[in-house]
Amino acid sequence: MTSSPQSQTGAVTRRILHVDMDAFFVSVELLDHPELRGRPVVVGGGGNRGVVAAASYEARAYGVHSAMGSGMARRLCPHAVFIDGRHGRYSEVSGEVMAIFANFTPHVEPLSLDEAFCDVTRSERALGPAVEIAHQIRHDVLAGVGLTCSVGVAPNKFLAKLATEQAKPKASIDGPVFGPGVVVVPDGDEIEFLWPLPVSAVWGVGPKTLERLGRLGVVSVGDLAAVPERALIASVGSSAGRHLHALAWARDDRPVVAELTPKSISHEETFAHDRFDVATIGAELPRMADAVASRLRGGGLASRTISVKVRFASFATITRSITLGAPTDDGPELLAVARSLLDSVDVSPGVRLIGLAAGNLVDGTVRQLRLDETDATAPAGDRAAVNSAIDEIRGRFGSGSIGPARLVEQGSLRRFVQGQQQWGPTSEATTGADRRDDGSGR
DNA sequence: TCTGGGGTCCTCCCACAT
DNA sequence: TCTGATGTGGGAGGACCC
Repeated sequence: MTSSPQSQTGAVTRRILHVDMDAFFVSVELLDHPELRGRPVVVGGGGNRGVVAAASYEARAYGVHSAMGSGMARRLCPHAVFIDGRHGRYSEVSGEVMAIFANFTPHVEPLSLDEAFCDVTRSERALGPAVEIAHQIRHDVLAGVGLTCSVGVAPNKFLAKLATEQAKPKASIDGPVFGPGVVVVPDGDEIEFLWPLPVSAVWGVGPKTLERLGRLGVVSVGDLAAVPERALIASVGSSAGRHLHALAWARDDRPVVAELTPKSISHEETFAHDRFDVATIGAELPRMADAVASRLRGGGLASRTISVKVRFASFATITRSITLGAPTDDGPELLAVARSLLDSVDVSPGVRLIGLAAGNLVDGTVRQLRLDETDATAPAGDRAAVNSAIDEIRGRFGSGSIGPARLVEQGSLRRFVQGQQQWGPTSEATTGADRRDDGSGR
């Protein structure tokens, strides 16, 4: 029998829960539209270039899955109900769910809106074994929010996440087949649990890595464990090689970190139709710069490195970035930098996506004065005051209540409104050259 | 199939300073 | 003064995740 990797080290065996909401976006929609229960429902997939954000188990039975192109999804399941995503609503429900997790442990690390790791190692004494905590979390989420979730319980994050996969419902043509809801990887059984799984189940193994590992004859996690670490490093690089080797032996000592500060903030959009000149492509930048700047200030952050991303019609993608002397959280400054970066790109082949990212983030509440503003008694700049006023107005009246004048002229200001987040392009209607209805022409 | 949006992390290359 | 080794930061792209 294989002994627990943790027990081998003599360290306290951790109890990590991975909680994943079942078909979260769709479940929230069904919560608000119970008349759709039992029908194939797809969130996202609107517009001619959209993709599916989530599919109900009834839709999944037809082969529809997240990240699938909208055209394909409609062909596979033409009678499905397609719903535009409401990011604001999902965030709201996510907050309620995370608050429930926090009743069981302060160590909650959200991975996304619909899943989180919870370290309950120190909660067991007061609340009982981890498996009981897992069942109680499922009960409380259902009772409090009306949604179901699945939970994996294991000594580390990696195994807990894999366990959750086995706990989840599966799709069938007759509707969802409910899983066990909670799956535990018992202490000492990690290897038996892990090695039969396909190597694609390992975190960090995507299509490219899978292909490389395939050349080494690796099919299962057990095969991966049998490959010497040096050979893995030669195949996939030093960091990934070491990482994969450790995971294959069920070793994962990454802690559950409750407070994660963002490393970058970005905004990108795909055009409904390719654009061929800098003017029409750059027309989106004021709105994007304002959105990114607003989020920076909302998080008390400022950025030193500004990047523009351009995806061409061929799907080839380039980025152009520049690191500033002083960090900024100012929309007009972001815009000016983004414009100059975009100007350096030949867009004549046709552009389908434009993105703006702010990286190299620092504390935005402490501002480094520039040499041209050394009067310490003066206000910290007119623009800072304007930004502060903008943020205050948005806080009181909503994110669509104020914005650059040119966006009002374009009619695109309303896209700031929370809850209007789309997956993929809505339509050309969303910009100056576009249609001006609400995009709900379903 | 015709491929979103928002992220993180890694690798490679290059320029520059020591 | 020149050259090579080394470290570091920036820029770009790739892979992956949800």
